[in-house]
Amino acid sequence: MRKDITTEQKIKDAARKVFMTKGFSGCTTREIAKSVGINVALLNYYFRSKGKLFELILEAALSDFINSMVDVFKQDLPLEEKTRMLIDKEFEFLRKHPELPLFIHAGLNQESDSELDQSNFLGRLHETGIFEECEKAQSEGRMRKVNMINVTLLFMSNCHFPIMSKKLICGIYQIDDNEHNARLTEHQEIVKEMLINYLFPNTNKHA
Amino acid sequence: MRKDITTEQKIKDAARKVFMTKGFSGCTTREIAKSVGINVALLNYYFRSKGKLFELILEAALSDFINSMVDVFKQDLPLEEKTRMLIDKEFEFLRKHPELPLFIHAGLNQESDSELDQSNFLGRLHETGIFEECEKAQSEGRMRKVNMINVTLLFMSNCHFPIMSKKLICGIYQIDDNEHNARLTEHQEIVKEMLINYLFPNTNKHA
DNA sequence: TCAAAGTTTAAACAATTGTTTAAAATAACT
DNA sequence: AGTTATTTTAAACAATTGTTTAAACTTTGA
Repeated sequence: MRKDITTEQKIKDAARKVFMTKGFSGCTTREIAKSVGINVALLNYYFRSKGKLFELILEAALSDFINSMVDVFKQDLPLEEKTRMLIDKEFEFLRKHPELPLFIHAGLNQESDSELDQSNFLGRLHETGIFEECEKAQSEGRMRKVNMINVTLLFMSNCHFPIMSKKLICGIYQIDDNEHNARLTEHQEIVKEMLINYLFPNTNKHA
Repeated sequence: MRKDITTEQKIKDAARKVFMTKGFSGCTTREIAKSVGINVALLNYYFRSKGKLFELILEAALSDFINSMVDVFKQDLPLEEKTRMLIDKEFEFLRKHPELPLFIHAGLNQESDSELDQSNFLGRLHETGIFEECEKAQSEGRMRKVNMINVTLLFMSNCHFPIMSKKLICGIYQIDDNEHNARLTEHQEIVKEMLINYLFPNTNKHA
């Protein structure tokens, strides 16, 4: 092992970066190869095709996605604290990888058959016990009785959309990166308060 | 005028449909031409290039987007009623055109220079007087003091994301279209109550 | 050291891409 | 009518696409 980073991994890294910013059909295999500094044929040597490579990257992105959620759910904290932490972690994670949400949604639409269940995301979420925890809180009246899918939608909507809508928001309101960052920082607190207030209405008197 | 629908319009319609589902680089000019039933060259005869045609479609999509908001803002109703109506109209509109949000965000990322200000969306929003209306409500304590960009983010996040995340949600939770539709219908009410409660905390005692 | 296996390359492949050209078909006008 | 302008087409253009082939280079192991 002369090199610490194998060629296969270097290709993956480059492919991830290129696919993220340009999408599957928005880039070429030669573009990826060039950014690694290798021949195009090596791409098909390690991964069978452009499509296979893309699927790999997409799956990894989805995994990163769920991992950051699972990590929080496993924490030994009261449900409301988990909620706060989930939002904080999500904003922190997404501000580091702002292309991720749009890439995933666009990528899922590109694939004809969404083989999303293979990664067993539902199973990994279940393992954390978060669903039972919410169910208990709901039956005890501590948490508002809302379907878990809708809860998921509330979280994702308010964490992911602000990140992925950067170009639209900056375009409409004619603001630059600095102002947008300031809005995001403020939004993180807004979302936390709003969601906590909505999901746990009794325990919380608008801080 | 023999034909009620001109060729130019037929191309636009077809291009819109194809671009929406497959994106700019995900489709070919021949694909668009074929779906209209015309020669490829006609595409460049009416519109100068694939890129120009795409820009046209994207701009129109953005316009539709803002229009549905502007319509509501112009209504002569109390602010909270406008809020409710905005959410209802937005859900209604987006469920009819579910590909729109993802298309816009992906499209804006594709274009190097986002010439979004040319359509003067900010100006059209200002003309409705909604900003002054909010400002007044905020100074009178009827509305929570939140930057208008953050208010916009709250609305868009909770209306657009649930629509555009269909594949992801259905994939994770292993639900079909029927169940997803049921979740959306419920979500519309959730979002309405949550946003109203958050933005107008005093006047509203969780319905 | 030498041959086998693994890695990388240059070159070629057939197919497809967006666009253009020049001719044909249709419409409009006088 | 006939002439001009507009609309539409078939064909070709050069460039680029993902992928493959066969040869070169490198590593490995005995």
